[in-house]
Amino acid sequence: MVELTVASLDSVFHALSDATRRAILRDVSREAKTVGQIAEPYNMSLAAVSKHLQVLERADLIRREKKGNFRMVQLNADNLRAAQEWLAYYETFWTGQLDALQNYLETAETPGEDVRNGNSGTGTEKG
Amino acid sequence: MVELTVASLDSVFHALSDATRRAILRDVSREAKTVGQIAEPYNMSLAAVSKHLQVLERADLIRREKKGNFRMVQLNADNLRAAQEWLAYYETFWTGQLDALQNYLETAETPGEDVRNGNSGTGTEKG
DNA sequence: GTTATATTCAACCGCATGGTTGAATTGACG
DNA sequence: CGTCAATTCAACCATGCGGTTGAATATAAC
Repeated sequence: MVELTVASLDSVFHALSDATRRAILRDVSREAKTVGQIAEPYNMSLAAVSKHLQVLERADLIRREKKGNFRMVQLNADNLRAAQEWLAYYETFWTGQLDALQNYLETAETPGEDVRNGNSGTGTEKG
Repeated sequence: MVELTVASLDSVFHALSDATRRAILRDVSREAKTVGQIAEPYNMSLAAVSKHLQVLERADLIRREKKGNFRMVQLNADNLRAAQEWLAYYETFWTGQLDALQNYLETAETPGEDVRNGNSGTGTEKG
């Protein structure tokens, strides 16, 4: 278990909600790259790409390491794992198509976040 | 393979980026519910919950069915599956921690979207 | 037919997003 | 040191988000 807080799941899924950022993740998963190398395929400003990287970094999906004049960007897949684990709960619904209530009873131990009654958004952010 | 377009992956991940919406998905996965039943645990207006449902519906993660005076909301997990498949690509990076380049060579057949050079956002939306 | 209930619509608000451009920072190098 | 290159910062803009409230719609119930 990766133990991701509500707020960081927010940031991870938000980071993934943009096609450019998903493509960047694919990119840096193949090999670590500089910001310039990452930006090259897209026709947007370097500053825009830099902002995308900030979003990815906020979600802790990439790490940036200063390497001389460059910044090497590399993937950090741990939070992706957390996202996938969140999604894994729903596997039963697309595989077996079991009755939802019965399925609930079977998997009732699944932790699952609780954001009811105003707890939303103010969850303790991961350190 | 679920064959989700770039734009709909956007909408799916966006829908998941809010804790309230994730909780709603969990909720309706256990059993189909009315909008009122869904809204009850949260201290926000019914209209706000209705908007959340619209976001989920835009991502095709729920289906709404008129049932008399109510609308029954039920889960549609197919697009969640697509999201999970997108994430599955990264499993190798959190399990083996292989060298990224080597991993790339091994998995080079993975389709992967391409949003470079202005193709972003204008992808053919799923019908 | 009128009224009550469930849900959505419309307008609005404050704030975040994704993009731009131009200036600032930081480090390599002649 | 001066300059160039890589990257970020700051200000700005248009748009979208998540929430509100109040009106509108649709169906049920009396």
